[in-house]
Amino acid sequence: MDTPDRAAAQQPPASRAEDSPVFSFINNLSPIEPLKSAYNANSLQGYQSINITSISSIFTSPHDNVHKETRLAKSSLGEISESEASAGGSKTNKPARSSNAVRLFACTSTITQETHTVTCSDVADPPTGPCDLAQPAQFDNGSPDHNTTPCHGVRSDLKQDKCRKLDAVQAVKNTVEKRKCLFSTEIQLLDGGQPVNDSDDVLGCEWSDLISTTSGELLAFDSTMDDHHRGMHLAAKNAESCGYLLSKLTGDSEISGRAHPSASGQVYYQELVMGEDQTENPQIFQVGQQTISTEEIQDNIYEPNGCIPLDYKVESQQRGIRRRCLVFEAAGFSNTVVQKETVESLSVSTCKGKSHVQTQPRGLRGIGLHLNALALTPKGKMASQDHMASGLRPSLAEKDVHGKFLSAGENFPNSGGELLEFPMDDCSAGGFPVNDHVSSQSVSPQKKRRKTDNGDDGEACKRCSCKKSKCLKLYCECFAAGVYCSEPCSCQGCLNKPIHEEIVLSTRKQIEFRNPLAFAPKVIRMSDAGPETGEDPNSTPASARHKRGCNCKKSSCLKKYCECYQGGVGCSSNCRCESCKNTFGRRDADSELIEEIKQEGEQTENCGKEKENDQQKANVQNEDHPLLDLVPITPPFDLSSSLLKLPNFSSAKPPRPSKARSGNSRSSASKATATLQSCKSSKVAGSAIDEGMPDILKEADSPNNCVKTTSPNGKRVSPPHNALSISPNRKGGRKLILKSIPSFPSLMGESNSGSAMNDTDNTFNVSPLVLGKHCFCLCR
DNA sequence: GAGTTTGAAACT
DNA sequence: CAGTTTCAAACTC
Repeated sequence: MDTPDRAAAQQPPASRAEDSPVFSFINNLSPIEPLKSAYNANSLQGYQSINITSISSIFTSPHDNVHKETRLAKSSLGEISESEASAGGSKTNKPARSSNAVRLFACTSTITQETHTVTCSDVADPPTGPCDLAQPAQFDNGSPDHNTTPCHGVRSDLKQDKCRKLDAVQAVKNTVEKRKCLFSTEIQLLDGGQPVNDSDDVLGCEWSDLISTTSGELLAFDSTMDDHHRGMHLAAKNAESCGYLLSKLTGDSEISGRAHPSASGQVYYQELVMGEDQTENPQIFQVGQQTISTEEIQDNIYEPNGCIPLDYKVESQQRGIRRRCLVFEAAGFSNTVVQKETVESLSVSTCKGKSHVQTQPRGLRGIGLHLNALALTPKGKMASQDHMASGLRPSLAEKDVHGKFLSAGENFPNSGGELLEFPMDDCSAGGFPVNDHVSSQSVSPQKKRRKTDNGDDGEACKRCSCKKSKCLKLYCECFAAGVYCSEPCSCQGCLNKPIHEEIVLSTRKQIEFRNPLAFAPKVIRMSDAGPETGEDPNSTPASARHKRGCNCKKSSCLKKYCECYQGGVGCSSNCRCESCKNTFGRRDADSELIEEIKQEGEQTENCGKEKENDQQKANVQNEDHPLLDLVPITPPFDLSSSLLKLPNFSSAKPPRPSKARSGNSRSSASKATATLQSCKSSKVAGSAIDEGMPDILKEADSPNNCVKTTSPNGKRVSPPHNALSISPNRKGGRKLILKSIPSFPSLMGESNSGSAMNDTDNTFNVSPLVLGKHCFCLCR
C-alpha cells in the first residue's frame, strides 16, 4: 500500500510502476509468491532467511543478496513493503518482534542516517507479525536473498513514503507513525518535519537513491512502535554505544557526523564482529558515512535474534544465519513464529536441528565470553555478554519491554553477532550493560530488579563494583563478560562504557593478546547446546568444562569462589584444587586418567564413562541415566555424582590457556575428540574443531560431537552418556537457564566470538549456557 | 553495610 | 614458569 506510493515518490520509475494497477496486483501476489520463492527458490535462501543455517549459501548470499536486494529493494521492496505493510500493516508488531525490531532499528537507523540510506523504522512491518510464514515469503520476494531483503521491505524510503500516504490514508499509519516515531528523524521526515538535518537531504532524492542502493540492503525493521520508541529513547540516552545510533536515528544529522565516534563504537563493533566477518563488511564502517553495509546491519540486527543457533551449526554459516535471523527479526516474526517456521524449515534444510534456534528467538549474542561467568553463575548472573556489543545494544535491549532484554553485546564482535540478549527477566537484562549512564536512569528500576530481583539471589544481575581496575580488567565481571558496565554496577572510575569503547576495545585486545581465552567462558557447557538442539555438534561443546581448572584451597570447590562450582561444573584434571568437594563432580587427575583409559575401552561400547568423585561416583554411576535426565545440570545438585566425566580430557592436560590459546592443544584434545568421535562416530568434525580448540573446547566439542550426552561439565559428562544422551548437567543447566533466560541465546557465539574470541574462542563463544539453555528448553 | 575471606588476575 | 601482589567477588557478621 504505502510502499507503492512511497516508492513512486522516491523512485519515479518504480513508483510509477507501483502505482499502476499492475503494481497493486503484484503486491497482492507478492506475499504469496515470496513464500514460494523463499521456499522454493532456495530452500537455502529461504531457509536461511528463516533461520536455517544453511550456511554456505548464506554467507555467499549476503553479497549477492545485497545486490539483489538492492535491486529488489527498489522495485520489490516497495512491493514487499507494501505487502508486508498490508499484511502486517494492520497490526502492530508483536512485542517480541518489536524488541527485535527495535534493535534492528537502532542499528539500521543509525546506519541509514549515516548512509543516508534508509531508515528502518517502519520496517517493523515485516514482523508484522501476522504471518510468520508470509513474511519470509515476503522477504524472498523482495529479495531472493531473503536474508537481507526482508528488512528491505521496510526501508525508510518506503516508510517515508508510506508515512505520507499513510498519513493520508490509513489507520495503519498510527502504527507506522509510531514506528517512525521510534526514530524521531524518520518520523519527522515523514511528517514533513525535518528536524533532522540529514534526514532532509536524505528525504529528498537521496533517500530514493540511497535507499535503492543501500537501503535495499538495509533492513527495515519494524519496531514495534512503542517498544521501539522506548528503545529509541533509551538508546538516545544511552547513546554511547547504540545510543549514538539512535541519536542519529533521532535525526541528529550531527550525530551521523559524529558518527565516527559513534562510529568508533561501530567500528569497535565491527572490529569485534568484523574481525570474524571482516571480509564481508569491510566497507561498512567507513566511518560514519557510509552506510553500514547492509550485512552488518543485518548482522547486528540478526544477531539480536535468536538465529544464533543456526550459526551454531556451522560457523561459517553463522553469518548467514545471523542475517537470516535479522531478517526474521526484521520480518518481525515473533520469535516464536519464526522459530516454528525456522525449525521446520531448518530441520529440513540443514539444520541439524537446531531446535534451540527456534526456540531462541533471541540469541544471546554476547555469549561468548563470560557468559559463563555471568550466565553460568548459578545465581544467574547471566549477563549476556558480548563484549562490547552490549554497549551497542543497550538501547535496543532496553527497549523491549521494560527493557527486559538487554542485548548486551550484540555488537560485540566476539560474539560475532552473538550478542546475547538477555532476558531482563533474569538478570533483568540488566545485565546488560549497555547503557550505561543514561540508561541507568531509565533503567534504574530494572537494575534494582536485577540486583534484587533477578537472580535467585538477586545478585544475578548484580554487576561489578570495581574500584581500581576501572572495569578494564578481568577482575571486572562486566568487562570479563564482555559487556559494558551499567547502572547496576557500582564501579568507580569505570571506563567500561560505550563512551570509552576504544579504550575498552583496546584493553580487551590487549588482554586477549595476552590470553586469547581470557574472555572465553570459564566454563563451557557443552551439553546444553549441542545435544539438545542437536545442533551443531561441531560448535557446541559437549560438556562443560573449565577453561582452566580452579585452584581452590579453602573453599573445597563448594563455594562460588570456585569457578568450577560457580559454573556449575565439576572439577577436572585441569583443576589444581585441594580437598575438592565439588558437588558437580570432581575429577582427580588419576581418576581421570583411569577414566580415560576406561573410556577408551568403554567408549567403543558406550562411548564413555562417567566418573565422578570417588564418593559420588558410586552414586552417580547408577544414576547416570536416570539422574542425568532428571537432574538439572545445575550445580547444586548432587547430580554431581552423576556427572559424567569426560573421557578424554583426562589427563591432565592442563587446559592451559596457552595450549588452548595456541589452539594447539589439540593433541590431547584430538584424542578426546577421537574417542568422542568414535562415540558419536558421526561427527568427527569436532576433531577439527578440537584442534583449534583449547582443551576445554575440545572437551566441549568432543562431547558435543559425540553427544549431547556430554554433560556440560566436561568431567561429568562422559562419552558414555552418549547413550544416555543427556548429561545431567545439561539438564540441570538447562533448567536453570531456562528460568533465567527465556529465549535462547542465539548462537551468535560462534560468529561472535568477536573480538575477543578467536576461532577457538568462537567455539567458546557459543556459550554453553546459552546452548544449555536452548537445549534445555528444547528438551523440555 | 562493613569487614573478612577467597581465589583469580595481574604483575614481577 | 613460578612466586607475589592486586583485585574484586563471595562470604560473614
